[in-house]
Amino acid sequence: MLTKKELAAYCDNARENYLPHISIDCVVFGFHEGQLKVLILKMKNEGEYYLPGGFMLKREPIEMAANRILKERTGLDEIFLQQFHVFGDPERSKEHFEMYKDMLPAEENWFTNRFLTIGYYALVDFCDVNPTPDQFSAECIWCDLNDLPEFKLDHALILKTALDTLRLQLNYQPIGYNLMPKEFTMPELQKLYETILDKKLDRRNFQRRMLGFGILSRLESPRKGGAHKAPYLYSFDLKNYKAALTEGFKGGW
Amino acid sequence: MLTKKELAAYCDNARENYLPHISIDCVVFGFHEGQLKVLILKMKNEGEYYLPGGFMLKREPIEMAANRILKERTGLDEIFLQQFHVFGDPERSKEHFEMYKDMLPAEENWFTNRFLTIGYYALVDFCDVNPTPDQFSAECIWCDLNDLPEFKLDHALILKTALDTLRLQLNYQPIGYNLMPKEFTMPELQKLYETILDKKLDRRNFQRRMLGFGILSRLESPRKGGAHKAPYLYSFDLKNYKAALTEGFKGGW
DNA sequence: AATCATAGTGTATTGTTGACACAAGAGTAA
DNA sequence: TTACTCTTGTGTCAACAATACACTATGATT
Repeated sequence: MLTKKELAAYCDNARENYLPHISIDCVVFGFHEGQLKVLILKMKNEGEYYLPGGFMLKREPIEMAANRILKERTGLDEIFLQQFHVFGDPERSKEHFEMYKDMLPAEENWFTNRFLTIGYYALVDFCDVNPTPDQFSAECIWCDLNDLPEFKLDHALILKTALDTLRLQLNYQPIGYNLMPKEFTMPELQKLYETILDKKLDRRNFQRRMLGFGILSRLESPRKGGAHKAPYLYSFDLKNYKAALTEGFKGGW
Repeated sequence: MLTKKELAAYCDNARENYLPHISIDCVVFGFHEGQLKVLILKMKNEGEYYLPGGFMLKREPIEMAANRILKERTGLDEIFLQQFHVFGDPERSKEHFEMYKDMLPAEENWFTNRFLTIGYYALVDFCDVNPTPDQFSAECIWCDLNDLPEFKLDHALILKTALDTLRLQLNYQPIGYNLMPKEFTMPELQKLYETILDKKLDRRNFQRRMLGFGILSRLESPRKGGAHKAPYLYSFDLKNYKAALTEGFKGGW
């Protein structure tokens, strides 16, 4: 929680630079050690958790704002970002309203305004991310999808909607380029799919189908040093991958 | 175009009642005589065309605002509505900015603000609609998708994005309940799909697949009076239809 | 050398999709 | 009445995709 003075300064700055009534919230997915992770912020106030988010500069394109916000939290540029929904329930920031309403008069109080928030989800390579808290938060951390805290505001809904969208997208678009390291094995990629879908898949059928999409290149040398048979390494064929992204996989009419 | 006085009155009212910087634009699809139609507004200014749209009351849920706007244009309540994208290019209302900037000083001038617009598409039964122009428009008319005028602002992009979304949706959701009359024949439904997809489909395969979804009920009596073999009538099985809406059709993992 | 865990590959079965042909009903014109 | 035409209803076959499942290969461990 900010002091009154800090709050006033923040609000002055916000009113000066940001579009009112509009915010952006981001669901950043990463994949590590066979687990799907989400980047979350733990506030300085004990036990308060949010998704990373922020506001849009007055003349800034939406996607650029989302990129800027994510760069601040992750250190990454050029993130795979997908707008997926606008959340605009008039009551969605009630908690903020209660929390901040006594600290500043309503006209000056940025946080007692109504906000529509534009939801983006991002897919990133876990290892590239350098989680960085913002001014309100004590920590920015990766959180396992199976071990989520209770979120403030409607951020649980935002996360769920993002995940649903991601799962749907899996059916007609390639995925993984942004979540896997450059080189990976087929079992690793399968694990990603299984994790997103929360469902076991058949090894052989997965491989056949995946290869059928024609977006993978098998590399020369298998991975060494493992305790078992050395698996082949693959990388995405970026040309075909991008084509599949825009054209989508089959399915349908 | 409004007079300066009318504009000032409109802006005063807008500032008083609406959330600034946010608008809603709607792509209303209807189906009539084998053609997919879109509801458009023809302005009083010669040759200016827009999609129906409006603003959001300060404490109004987004979807309610979209419903309200559409009720004013169509007379319909309880429309099938789907939010599909937010358009927020800072330059998107440049034309409005040019058009209105000399009429009122910027602080009072609602239309020279930047607006993000939330795109909704709607599917409606053509015959139920009573197209009604708004205060800025001379006519509200159904326009054939193959015969679209040049739109102002980014409304051509909004329409295209809506159509792309609709086509995508066709692959994993049922559609038609909101576009067809209560009772219809299989060839009529097929025509709807063909029109949306802009592609011929095989009669027999279409029927097999459609029935396979289990969302149709065949009615007792075939349609009479036609000049040929009387086709069966179908209606949607609303229970299964709704289930399919939320769960989606198969396809995928 | 035997064992274990994991990786690579093939095949038989079943289900789905796409292409296609013929029969049936209803009006029309000789 | 009959032949014709238009449209609808239905069935089948072949190609392809998805599923289930089993064996072989490799490298580390004992």
